[in-house]
Amino acid sequence: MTDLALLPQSFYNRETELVARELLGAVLVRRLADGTRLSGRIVETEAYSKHEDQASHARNGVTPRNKPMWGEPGHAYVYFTYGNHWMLNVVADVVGVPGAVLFRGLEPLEGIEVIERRRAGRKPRDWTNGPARLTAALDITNQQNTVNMTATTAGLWIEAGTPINPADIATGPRVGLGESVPEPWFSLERRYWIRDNKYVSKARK
DNA sequence: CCGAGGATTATCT
DNA sequence: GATAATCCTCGGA
Repeated sequence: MTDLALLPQSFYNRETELVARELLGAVLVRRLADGTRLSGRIVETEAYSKHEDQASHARNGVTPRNKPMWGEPGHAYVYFTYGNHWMLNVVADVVGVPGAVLFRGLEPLEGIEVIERRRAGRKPRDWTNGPARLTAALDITNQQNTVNMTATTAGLWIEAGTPINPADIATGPRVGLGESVPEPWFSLERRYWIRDNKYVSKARK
């Protein structure tokens, strides 16, 4: 692919919910140190938007971990949770306003053999249908935190894909939020996915 | 297929 | 010291 397909910073420099919705159908690309290209079509995202969002890491202001959320749109925000898992976000909205889009599901496109090896013993549909599963599949860790995803230099970027018909986009409440997240934040429909795609993660009940 | 429970540690209070 | 934007295994239907 050429750099013409690379999503520019102007794509991310907008309302987080809009960025999350429009990322569906785009292609997340990871270039490994040996040059191997891994990629997947983005089929599920979540938006964590502005300081008042009580489900967002940004809710209590800046900390060492969440600082990237206030930074440059189009850069990565990667964090560690549950003692095992790396979660990949891309920063959205303007500098100074915290926003991030969590990647929750990918449909593998390139580098299938490598992805299969990295997810050994699992069924194909379990390779990348979850936020920590897709980072494990694409070898994304804190090494990628804060990297510029609007350039190919760091080995992690997003390319434009085929737009999704609005009728094929579904929304619902965000997954995995703690019981302490108050309404309306707990139930806001800021999870977006491509209807009927098998690489969408399991939702909360 | 589905639900329950454990794993495991950086981060924040 | 408690929690977490989760995953995996195991048991049962």
